[in-house]
Formats: sequence, C-alpha cells, structure tokens
Amino acid sequence: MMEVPRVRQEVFSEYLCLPRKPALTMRQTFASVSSPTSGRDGSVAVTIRDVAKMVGVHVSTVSRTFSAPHLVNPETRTRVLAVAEELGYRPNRAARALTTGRTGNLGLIVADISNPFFPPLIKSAQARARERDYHVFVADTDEDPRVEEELIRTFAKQVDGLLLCSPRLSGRAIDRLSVEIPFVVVNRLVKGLSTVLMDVAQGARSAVGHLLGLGHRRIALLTGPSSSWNSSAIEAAAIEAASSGGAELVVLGPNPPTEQGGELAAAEVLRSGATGVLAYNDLIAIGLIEALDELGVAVPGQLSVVGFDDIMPARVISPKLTTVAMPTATAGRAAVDALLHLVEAPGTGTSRTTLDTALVVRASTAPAPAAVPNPR
Amino acid sequence: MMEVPRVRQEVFSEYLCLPRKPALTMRQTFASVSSPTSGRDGSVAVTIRDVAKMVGVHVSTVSRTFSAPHLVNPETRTRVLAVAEELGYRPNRAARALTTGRTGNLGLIVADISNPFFPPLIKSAQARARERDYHVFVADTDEDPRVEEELIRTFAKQVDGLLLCSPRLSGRAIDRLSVEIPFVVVNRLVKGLSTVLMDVAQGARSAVGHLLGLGHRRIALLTGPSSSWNSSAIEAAAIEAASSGGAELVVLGPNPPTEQGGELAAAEVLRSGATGVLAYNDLIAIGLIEALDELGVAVPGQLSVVGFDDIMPARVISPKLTTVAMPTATAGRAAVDALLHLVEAPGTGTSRTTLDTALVVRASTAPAPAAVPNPR
DNA sequence: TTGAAAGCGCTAACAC
DNA sequence: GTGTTAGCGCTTTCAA
Repeated sequence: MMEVPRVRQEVFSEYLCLPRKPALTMRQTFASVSSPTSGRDGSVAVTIRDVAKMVGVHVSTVSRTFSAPHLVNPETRTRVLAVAEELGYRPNRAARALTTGRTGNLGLIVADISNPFFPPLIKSAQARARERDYHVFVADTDEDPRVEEELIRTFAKQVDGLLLCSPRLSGRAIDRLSVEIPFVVVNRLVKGLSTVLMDVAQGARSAVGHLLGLGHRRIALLTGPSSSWNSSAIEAAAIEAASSGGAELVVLGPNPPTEQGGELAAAEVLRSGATGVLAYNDLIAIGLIEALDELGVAVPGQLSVVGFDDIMPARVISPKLTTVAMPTATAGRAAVDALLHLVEAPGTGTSRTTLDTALVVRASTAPAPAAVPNPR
Repeated sequence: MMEVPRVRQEVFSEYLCLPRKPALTMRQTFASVSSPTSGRDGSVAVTIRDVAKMVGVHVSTVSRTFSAPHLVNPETRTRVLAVAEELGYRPNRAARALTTGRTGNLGLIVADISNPFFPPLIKSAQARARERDYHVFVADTDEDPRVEEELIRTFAKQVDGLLLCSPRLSGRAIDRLSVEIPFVVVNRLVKGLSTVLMDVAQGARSAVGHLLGLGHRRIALLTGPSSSWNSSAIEAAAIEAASSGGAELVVLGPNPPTEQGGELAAAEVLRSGATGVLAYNDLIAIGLIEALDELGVAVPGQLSVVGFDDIMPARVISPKLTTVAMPTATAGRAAVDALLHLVEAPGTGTSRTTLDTALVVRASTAPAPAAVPNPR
C-alpha cells in the first residue's frame, strides 16, 4: 500500500457562526410538562413521550404500536404511526435493549478485513441479516488474539450474537467467552458450539490429487497460522492424500496468511525440492508466484502452485491460479441463520454446517518437470 | 465468486442436555434483596449493583470508579476494582449510553466492502479509533442509496458519529441526515460538513499528463457511478488536462465501479478510437484489461490503460497496472480524527482535509502506437 | 384495548 | 469522598 504523507488541512471556523442543526419545528397538543430533550449535539430528540403527548395516548400505547402492533386498536395505531412519521420518531434501540435485552444487532469478527477472502462472507451475512431485520457490525482483529478477545467482550453487551470468523483464539478461550454471548464459529470446529465449516479437507485432497495426477511426487505444503483450524485440517488431509498416493509431502510453515508470507517462503520452497506447492491460501500462493517470478523460476513450468479461497486476484494473476474455491457467500448466510437460531430459540441445540469446496483448475499447475527446479 | 451449493447440515440435539452456560459462582456479603438478574441466555449478568453490595458501598461509588476514578478514594477504588474483577463485571455500554448520550462507538459506512479500495481505510480507521478508545462498526450499502440512508438512520442512535465513505446519497439527503448525527464524509465534498478528500483531480492530471507524454492524442475516460463525487472530479480535471495538452478526451460512462463494468466497456473503448484509457478505478481498469486480452488487443502495445486506487490486484495483473495511488490508510486515520473532533468538541467548526495522490507507473502504459487499434 | 407503574443498568447533580 | 435521588427511553406486567 503506497502512502502519500503530505496533507493539507484547513479548519473552517466560519462555520462556527452557522447553526449546523436547525431546530425541528414541533407542535405539542398538550401542556408541555417537559420539553423534548435536547441531544448531545443540540438536535432535538423525539421520544416516545413526545409522540404519546401529541396523539393523546399513554406512552405504553405508542410503545405497543411499535413492538406489538396487534395489541393496539387499528385506528389508534394509524394515528400513532402518522404522528410518529410527522415528528420523525424512531425508537431508541439502546433504550429498548436495556429493557428487552435484545439489540437487533449481530457482531461479525474477522481476522483481517483486507484479506479478500472475507468481504464476500461479510456481504452475504449482512444481506441475510437485513432480511431478518437485524444489523451486522463488523470488526477486524488484525490477526491478534488479544484484540479478538477484547472485541468479543466489547461486542458482548451491544449485540445479540456474534459470528466469529476464522478465530485465532484458543479453544479454551472461546469456550470461556461463549458463556457471555451466543456465537457461531466459522472456519473452526469447536465442540459444543454452532459451527459453519468449509470442507477444506476435501479441497486439500482434490488439490493433492490434481498434483499427483500431473506426476508430482514431491509436494510442499505452505501452512497458515498455527492457530488456524483450517490450516491444520488442510495439513492432515494433504499428508494423508499424498502418502496414500505414494508421494512425499513437505510441510513448510507456519506462514503469515499474506502475500508477504508467500514471498518469504519462496526460498524454502525451492530448497525443498518440491515440484508442486499447495498453499494455505491464495494470498500466500500469489506472494510465492511473485517471488518465484523475480527469481526466474517458471510457474507452472518448473513449479506448480495451488492456492485456497479463489479470491479475485487469483483469477487475474499470471499465470491464473489453480485454487480451491470456498463457498464464502453461502457460509455467511448459513452462519447468520445458525446464529439467529441460537438467539431466537436459545437452548434448542447447536448446529454444524459443512459446505463443499471445489478445485478450480487454471494455469498455475502443469505436469511435473523431468528434473527438480534449479535450487539457486 | 464460485459458489458451491451442496450443504450438509446436522443439528446436534444432544447438546440440549448439556448446561451450555455454567452458572457463575457468586458470593454476596449483604442480604441479597435482589438476586443477580438473569440474562436472555440464562447466564448471570453482573451489574454495578452486585459489585456495590459486595464491596459495601453505594452504586454511585462503583459508577465513579469507572467513569471518574479521580473522584474516588484510592483505597475504595482498589477494593471496587478487585471485586469487579472477581465478579467479572463489565459496564453495560447500552445503559451508559442511555444516560450519557455517548456510546463510545463510531459507525463506518462504505459503498462496497468487497472493493479492495476500502479495507485499508477501514483497518486504519479502526486502529485509530481504538487508540482513542472508540470502537468502529462497519456496514456496507451495496452501492444502494436507500440502504445507505437506512443504515445511517439505524446507526444514528447507536454510535456517536459516522464516517460516510464514498456516499452515493444526494447532497440534499446528506444535509438532511446530518442533523441527526455528526458525520465526516470521505471522498466527497459537501459544504458545511467535515470532509476528507483524496486529491483525485491532481491524480487525473498526472495520469493524463503521463499519457500525453507517451504521445497519446485520443484518450478515453471510463467514468464511475454518476453519484460518485470523485468521478466528477476526475472527469473535470481530465478534460481540462487533455484539452490544455491538445488532446481529445472521450468520456465513456457511467460504469459500475467493478470488474464487470470494465469488461462491458471494452467494446466501446475500442470503438472510440482512443489509444489511452483512464479508468475511474482499478477494478474497471482490470476488467477492461481482461476483456481486451480476450479480444486479442495488446495492452500496452495497442492500448495503454491507467487506473485509480492502486489496489493489490493492480500489482498482480499482467501487465502490471499503471495507476493513481490513493492514501486510503491515511484517509481512515484523518477521518476518525476529524470525526472525534466533531464528537468531542461539537460546534467548534468543521474541517476539510485533502490528501495527495501519486501516479505509480507500471507496465500497462507505453508510447502510443502509430495507428489506432483495430476496431474489430 | 388502554393506562399506571415499575424498572432495565447506569450517570449526574446535589447533599451530607 | 460518598450517599441520595432522579431520571435516560423504553418495555412489560397488572389493572381497569
């Protein structure tokens, strides 16, 4: 990321003179015992009380109009709604949360928003939640377990449930935190909790099978963070698939799940003498390909590379990356559904969802070369 | 995005038997007039009252320990803190918000999380906010102005301020909404509101200048959404720069700010007879390059392409993309600072920050060919 | 169907 | 320095 530090900043104090928040005109039918409360910014906050007064009903009637409309006379309801509309009344969710214990919000915590793997998941989760009248707040942990724990704690009181995507926390920590708020874990199996998994083991088997089919007999696996459950699952499946196919699997890692992680691993990959590489994710695969390019090693001529995720740059890089596609959008929806089940019908059991993955063969894999690539 | 629809789902009802939330052991020193309230999920919610009782002080003392520690006797404070720790007490932010009018949260609304342009901005905003003891909640509008407005409204009561990134709302709508909550607008100039801009006009001039220097005399501009302020700014600057350089600028658009937008525009670009193209963003530029590749048009041999943003895939695509780098991370920090100024010192004036952009020349631009590219 | 009243967890004057 | 008291805006019994 190129950053340009020069900054021009001007502060316009002339705006000091302008009343930024024009007062809202309000008519009140009844004697105004209390004037509408004024918010922190000087704007007028319309409360349930203002509406009640104006309509000439009790606050509880107004409340019901919004939280249990069927319990209120259609005519009254109409009047309340009209006045509410006119006044621009919107229920204060924080206040509602205080009494009901429900906020109508869900939290979504991801390891790294800038990993293109996550955005489709985030989008689909938000869309599904909106359909079910919830909002999703997203936060990023920077791959730091401590930030992750702090975020969970902060979210705990402000959302009804939490989606934990690719958590880096220990299983123990997750168990401990799970008593504070219901949550669904994505990309990690935690006993006793609802989970949404993508079948990376199957993906790893396909990928290794693909390389075996191309004649590769020595395959390097670039693992991800040691705290990544998916990484372990991939490793186990890849080892199994390689050995049952009569090939050697060299495990190299852990690596940061980033382009840089792939770049840094390039030398070791070459040293390993492998002719095929399976990377924990596309970012690593892409970094590796770039580094190999610099080193003058031909992909797939000398070395075949397979990634995981099928992020956009994987289709764009040259050679186009062979990779295991992950059903991220489906996972986002499934995770929201699982979470809302937990939230709306607590105690009725946890669920486990496993989504299939699929190998997408592109141009970064080819038959193994006769000789191993030049290690220098 | 490849989606795999097959799903295996199992519900584990045996967990029904397990007490998912072990009751927290609590000792209470005083007669327990009220037992600790039980949360929606059956877990024990520790409130300020429980702590007060256990320490043997009034709730307000406990409250002060957290919100104004200097006003409380160090010894008392220590005891309160110890008990709070022991009980696992954490202040309920929703309740605090109700009295103070402050939530400690900021909202960040972006047009499209899956556009790689945004994540660095989001990350830096979150980091800066965390430094200043705020949390950032992110939401995505799907480029839909109605969703944007709804999100602003929802956020309004739950955050202290809002960062609007690349809003698609009309200026009028923004003005109207700005009375409900303080906000800072990024990538758009709105009079009377605090803004953080990236100097895209300067970027456009550099880009056009670069193409002119390579001998291009007919340049196509692929604009973005018509509601994008940046797009208009780029257009104006590009037109000016081209005409003052004695070249023709063909404006083609509006285009969706996506890869597909670029793909769809390819035919028109070829028809325009331009030898150089400036795209509203890298996604469009990348889509265009891919489509041109399919059509057998050489980039940069027959057509030079320049993008905006410098997202990761721009460095990865072949040919590597010449593009205008945007200071997204700096913008995120600056926007948070501007917003917190508004939030913490309301009425002290709005600010405008303009950040410089920089042309990064890579391999997608070259001297103009002698003849125009074959239009068929 | 509606009103009255209590209270969610916390803060903020104001007393003491 | 600490206790008292009165709410913040809303929901939710319970009566009427």
